[in-house]
Amino acid sequence: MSDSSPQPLSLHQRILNDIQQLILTGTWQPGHKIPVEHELMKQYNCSRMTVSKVLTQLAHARMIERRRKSGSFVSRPHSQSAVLTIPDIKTEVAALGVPYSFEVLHKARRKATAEEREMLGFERAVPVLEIECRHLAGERPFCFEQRLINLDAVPEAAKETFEETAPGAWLLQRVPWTLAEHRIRATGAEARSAKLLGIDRGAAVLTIERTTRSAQSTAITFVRLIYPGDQHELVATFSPERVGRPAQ
Amino acid sequence: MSDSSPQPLSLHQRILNDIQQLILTGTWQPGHKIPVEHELMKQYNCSRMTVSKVLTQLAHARMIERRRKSGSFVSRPHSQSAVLTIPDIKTEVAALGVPYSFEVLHKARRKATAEEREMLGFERAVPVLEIECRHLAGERPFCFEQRLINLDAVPEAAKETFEETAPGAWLLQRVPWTLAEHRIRATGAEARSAKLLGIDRGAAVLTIERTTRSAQSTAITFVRLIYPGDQHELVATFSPERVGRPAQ
DNA sequence: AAGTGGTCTAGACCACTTG
DNA sequence: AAGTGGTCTAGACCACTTG
Repeated sequence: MSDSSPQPLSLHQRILNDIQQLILTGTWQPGHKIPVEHELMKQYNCSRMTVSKVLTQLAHARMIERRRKSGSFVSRPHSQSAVLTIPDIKTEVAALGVPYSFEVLHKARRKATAEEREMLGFERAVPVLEIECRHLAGERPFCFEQRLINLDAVPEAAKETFEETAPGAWLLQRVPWTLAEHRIRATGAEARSAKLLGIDRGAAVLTIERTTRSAQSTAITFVRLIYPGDQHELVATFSPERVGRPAQ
Repeated sequence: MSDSSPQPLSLHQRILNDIQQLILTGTWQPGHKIPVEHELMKQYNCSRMTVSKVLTQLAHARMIERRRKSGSFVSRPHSQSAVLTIPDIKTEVAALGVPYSFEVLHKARRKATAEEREMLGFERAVPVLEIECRHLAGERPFCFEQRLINLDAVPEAAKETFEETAPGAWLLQRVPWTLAEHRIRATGAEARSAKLLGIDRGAAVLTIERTTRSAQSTAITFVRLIYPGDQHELVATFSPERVGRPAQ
């Protein structure tokens, strides 16, 4: 529970910590009425803005529910949810303490198929760049990447060799601040994936598919990342304690 | 981009939306200097508290970085990350529009093994309740659940039959506000899972393991959820647009 | 009618950091 | 020394909701 940072906590941080502690330890059960703002003002000898800031943050984090005229109440915890961060591949490999490398296996320019048009929401058969890559952790195949890039959205990609920078990282530099939808599932490796990952055909692989869109909701890229199932693990931590902590 | 809610946006919401829009569309690229607070005050004819609130929120969401004396700047986007919500099983099945049911296959009280003690951080061989359940979507096996409950932390579990409520939901009612760590991977189904899920041995299954701890960091429960790989999909959306929206 | 939260103002003092 | 952000105050007006 102690904080390694030397600086004293601000007043609203202290109030936030106090209330969170009471909720997380179960001292204040779901449904418990939080003292009204005026009581908290007296208790902490502070202004209303300060307690309001705290309660607003807790409400955003869904730990409390606020109702006019009635007051604020500890929420019923929403079901077992997780906040999962999927890091980029280079970061994942680096975390293993193994040298990272990648190779481009295939690169071709073509028109989007009908299926792709539907999946990515293209109005017409836009030109796309199809790329296949293999990412390696040391000598070992780490991930097989199949990617489609919308060349209408990112025409520079057509001339890029992707020798220096893998397509994912390259795109992130050029088209920042996209929205993404992920789909994660387990499948049996088909022939090509199995061969490239050095595993048996039909062996379990973890498949992550991501469609990335710009703020205007144009599909920028679709990528399928295929990981050998027994070597890869997504880890997610759900901790309500993070609420309102400054992002660093 | 339009909002279906009829009420007009508050001033700070409008400012937040404006700045986010500029960042998400790439009009303000990473590194771009945000107008200083006094400029924004003039621009929106508002007080410093109001603009400060907006910039603080954006900084918490890591869309901007604030530096004293220098100003605030659009962040370099962090790598392709996702916010993933894993719903509870009943909710998942309900979303399919199929009747949900579950059955308890096995229930036994015993002492934690050395391996379990290490995994869950028990100091000694605490008494645990071992439970196996099968969750069904209609007639079809949906998920096989293997669970361990720490009876030192939740002694009432020993007497519970889990006929009405599945163990996960039952625990959530009794021990709210836990912290959880998830591990997600693809594996080949071993004999028992395969049989219970009605799939071939070795077929790909999606395995989610979760260790749940109380605020005092005592392990409450460990659960392994095994889903037929081809029938289950985790979906995660990462959208910076959600920043600061009231939680509803 | 009254309690409670939602939002905003105008100002203050300070800390940090660059030059 | 000066610019910028970090935090806080005291007060205001209003909206919503319960009784």
